[in-house]
Parts: sequence; structure tokens; C-alpha cells
Amino acid sequence: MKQILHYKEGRPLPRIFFDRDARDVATDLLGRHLVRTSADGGQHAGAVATIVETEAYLGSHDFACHACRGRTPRTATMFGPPGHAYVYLVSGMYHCLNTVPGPYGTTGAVLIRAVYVDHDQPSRQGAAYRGTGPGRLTRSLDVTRRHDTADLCDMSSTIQFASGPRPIARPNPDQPFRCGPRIGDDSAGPEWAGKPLRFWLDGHFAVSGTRNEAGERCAN
DNA sequence: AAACGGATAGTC
DNA sequence: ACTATCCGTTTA
Repeated sequence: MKQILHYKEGRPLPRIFFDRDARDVATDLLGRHLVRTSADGGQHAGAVATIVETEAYLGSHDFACHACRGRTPRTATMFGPPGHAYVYLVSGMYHCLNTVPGPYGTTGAVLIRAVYVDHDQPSRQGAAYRGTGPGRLTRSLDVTRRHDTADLCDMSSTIQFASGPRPIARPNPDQPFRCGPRIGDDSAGPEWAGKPLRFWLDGHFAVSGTRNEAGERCAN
């Protein structure tokens, strides 16, 4: 039976939203809002984006997850409590934004791969979805490693997630989505690279993926 | 000290 | 389809 969690308008998604298996968080995040608040007053302040693509990383046993190499200074956030931002540098020049899922005591991550910007300053309209991918997203929204460990559930956080048009529902999301292999994880070996742990809103133009659940290239 | 990893853009 | 870019992370 589905449990509806109530939340207060204008509040970030609560801890219990993130305190679930990475798969549940990844799928339930689709269609919800990523918010850059005005707290740090940057040019990206006030941007609201709809999440259209995510990936789940399951923890120490997932060879595609950074946590599989054990705890290091870079990955420490993943070993902490759910509801925090795990931001790392990839390819030497891009940042990737993740949320730390639950349950408490486990490791893992949910990568935000693509968003669609609904509201932004007029001068920046369209900037966040020109080009695709997790690196572009963070560059457009000015998310960097300085946001690593940020508490996403804190009302004063400069990065927050919001419910969007749907209520928070457990245990299953009610948003239709598609899934397929994650991107760029070939070095994890065929077993883990091939698992359908990438999720996206079907047909959305902002989705960065290049493969469907059969592993074939497609335009989404 | 040095190898490694990998998203994006640009060129072919 | 292939290559340049770029540098923190990790291992030796």
C-alpha cells in the first residue's frame, strides 16, 4: 500500500525522501525539481529545473560506484547520511552532482544526468540545456565541488530538491519512466556496465543518453 | 612520481 | 567515428 508523505510548500524534499535505496530515489527524482536558491546570490540563483534523467549507483558491491574502492577523501560523502550532495570532478574539467541515498549505514549515489530549466533569468534562458550531460548541467547551474557534503534537506542550502507537481509517494514512484544501461561505466565490467540503472522521462529532448534498454543507440 | 579516468566539443 | 582537452585521484 502506497504511503503518501506530506511536505510543506516551499520546503526542500525531506530526509525520508532520500533515505531509500538508490533505485527508488533515482526513479522518484524524475520529474521533480532541482532548485538553486538565492542564498549565495550568484547569477544562477533562483533557477528551477525539472530532472529528466538520473542514474543509480548501488554501493560498495557496485563496480561502477566510486565507493567500491573503499572510502577515500573524495568519496567520503557517500559513506555519510542520506540527503547530502556528493559532487566530484570528472574528466579533469567537469563536475557531477549526486544525491546520497539510503538506507543509513550503506553507501551509494544517485547521479543527476539531465535537467530541463523551467524558470531562469531572462538572459540565461536556455543556457542550462544547451548541450547535454551531467557536466553541462553542473556548469550551467554553477555546481562545483564546493557543494560537496551540502545538506540538501536544509532550508538554507543553496542546492535543494522540491516535490514538483507530484506528491511524495512511497514506496514506488508514479511517474512513467524508461530505463537502460548507465553511461561511461564500461570499465566496471560487462555485468555492472549493463545493468539497467539509468532512468529517464520517455522522449524528453534534454535526455543525454544514447542507448535504450536494449543497448542500442537511439535519439530518445 | 606517474598513470589513470572520462564528459564534451570539434573535426573528419 | 575519432581525437584533444584537462587535472584531481589513486596507486606505486
